[in-house]
Amino acid sequence: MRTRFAPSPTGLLHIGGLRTALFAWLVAKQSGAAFTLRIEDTDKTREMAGATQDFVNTMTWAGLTIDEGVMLDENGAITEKGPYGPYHQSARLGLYKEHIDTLLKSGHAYRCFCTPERLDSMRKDQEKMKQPQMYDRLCHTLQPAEVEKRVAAGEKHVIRMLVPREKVITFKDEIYGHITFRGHTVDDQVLMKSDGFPTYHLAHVVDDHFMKMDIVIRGEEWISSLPKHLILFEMFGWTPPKYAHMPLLLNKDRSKLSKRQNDVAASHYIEKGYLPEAIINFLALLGWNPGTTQDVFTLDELIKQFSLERVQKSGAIFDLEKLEWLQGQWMRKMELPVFAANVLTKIEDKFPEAKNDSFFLKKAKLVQERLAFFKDAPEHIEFFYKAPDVSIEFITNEKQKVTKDLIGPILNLLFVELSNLSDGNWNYQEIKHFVEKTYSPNHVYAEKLANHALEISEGKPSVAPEIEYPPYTKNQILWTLRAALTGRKFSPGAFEVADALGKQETLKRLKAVKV
RNA sequence: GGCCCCAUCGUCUAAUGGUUAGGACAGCGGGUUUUCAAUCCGUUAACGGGAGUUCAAUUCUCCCUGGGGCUGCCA
Repeated sequence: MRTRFAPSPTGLLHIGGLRTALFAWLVAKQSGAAFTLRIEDTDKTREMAGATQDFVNTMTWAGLTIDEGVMLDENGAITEKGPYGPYHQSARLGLYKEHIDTLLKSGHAYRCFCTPERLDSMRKDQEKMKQPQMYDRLCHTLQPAEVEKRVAAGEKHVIRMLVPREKVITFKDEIYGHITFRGHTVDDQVLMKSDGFPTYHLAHVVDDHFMKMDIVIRGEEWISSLPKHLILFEMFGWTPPKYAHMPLLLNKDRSKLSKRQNDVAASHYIEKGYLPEAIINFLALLGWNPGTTQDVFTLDELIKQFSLERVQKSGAIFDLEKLEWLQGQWMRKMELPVFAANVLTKIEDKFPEAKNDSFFLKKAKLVQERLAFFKDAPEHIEFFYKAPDVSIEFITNEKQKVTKDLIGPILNLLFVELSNLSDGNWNYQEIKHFVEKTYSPNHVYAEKLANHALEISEGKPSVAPEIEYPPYTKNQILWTLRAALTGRKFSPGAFEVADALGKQETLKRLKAVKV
């Protein structure tokens, strides 16, 4: 199914536009067809510089590869390629002119000289009289000779389509199903503006015909213009494509998603640090579901499972809560080396030593399950590279029952125990084992008991060990250790940190606490 | 005003002419745990209203209500 995404370069790529692009891209990829990007730059007054670049950049970021039309060249500059170009509508003016002439000749369109002022007052009158607001066809009554005269005189005018009023238009939308419109409720739409540019309606029909699109996927706001498009296809004698109108993305109050109430630029979310995987996953689930309980999807899985039949008819409120969760899922799903490389780019300026740190992967791993955005990496990683300034007040903790007077002795005890652990054995398990000796009555007692049992089995006379209770609890020891090593209220666990820090640095930090 | 569309937990949604109306996020409670996070378990919460069809309607039909889109020489 050949399809396309055809935004107008009037602003940054809208998040809803990205969703439409995603769904269209999925449909194209499912059938192995080319996905086209076409730029609808027919309104010169609203054009924004850089918009097209933003479209292409954002789609590339999201993984929506463009096969045809407007895309990036090897140097990252805008270019276009494909058999049905040009792909900027502003470069297709001749084609539109040619086809509007066809309609003029066949009587399916007529010139209209009405001024904006007249149209405005006409509409106001209609409103007052509670009439439908439609063009009254004043100019359709003009004699051919007069029309010719006024055109020859260079009088400004537009060209309107002559909608067959008696016609009943029924069509099947791929998402909404059958919809019927009556011709008399369809306005004589302007097809060609007085500046010689086509309106969306003409350009859409001509382009999607000549670009051989099998299906048009666009927002639901277009559904009421569809009769016009279908009539145009018929006037030209062309077979229309299939249509799939996407339910809208909504503000909290259920109105159409707007700038006023939300950040609608896709690039905003890129800047915030969302992963393309999370955004794609989130957008896919807004209006579509797989029919299973799966909720985390890669782009490849979406290609396999997506179908327009499972797209919702009602609009979906753009609520970021689930995006936050998906972001976390995708951050943690990332391969450790890839994750670490991303973290490194955020911290290498501040901590150049991280680049040559053989324990960097270990540190990154500790951060992975608690990092939501890479831009927050520095604060999560900082204490590894910058020895904290830890005071006794900081370590003191009521809940863990760590009182001021205990801290000095505990630190000394830890220092002594850990000093006994050799460099070669400095790893999580051994550290844990050594630290446990300082607080675990069970552990110490169990060892003695084992000894005792061994001696008995060997027939040696032996005295049963007495139960000993070390003076500190596990909480007191571990809180103190972790606080001393990190200088932070929250951090990865004490053993993990000691492991990632290495023996030398760990002992140094234990000594450095200002007791 | 006219035309068109839509309607299940707070949100995204599933399913069905007969179900304890399911899942996910959020919320709440708990487990795990040295803190935080992560994770696990449990739990609160929905068929907008009224007729009709039917033995039976959340499901089908109609009406109402509510919401939305369009109604530009914008797209």
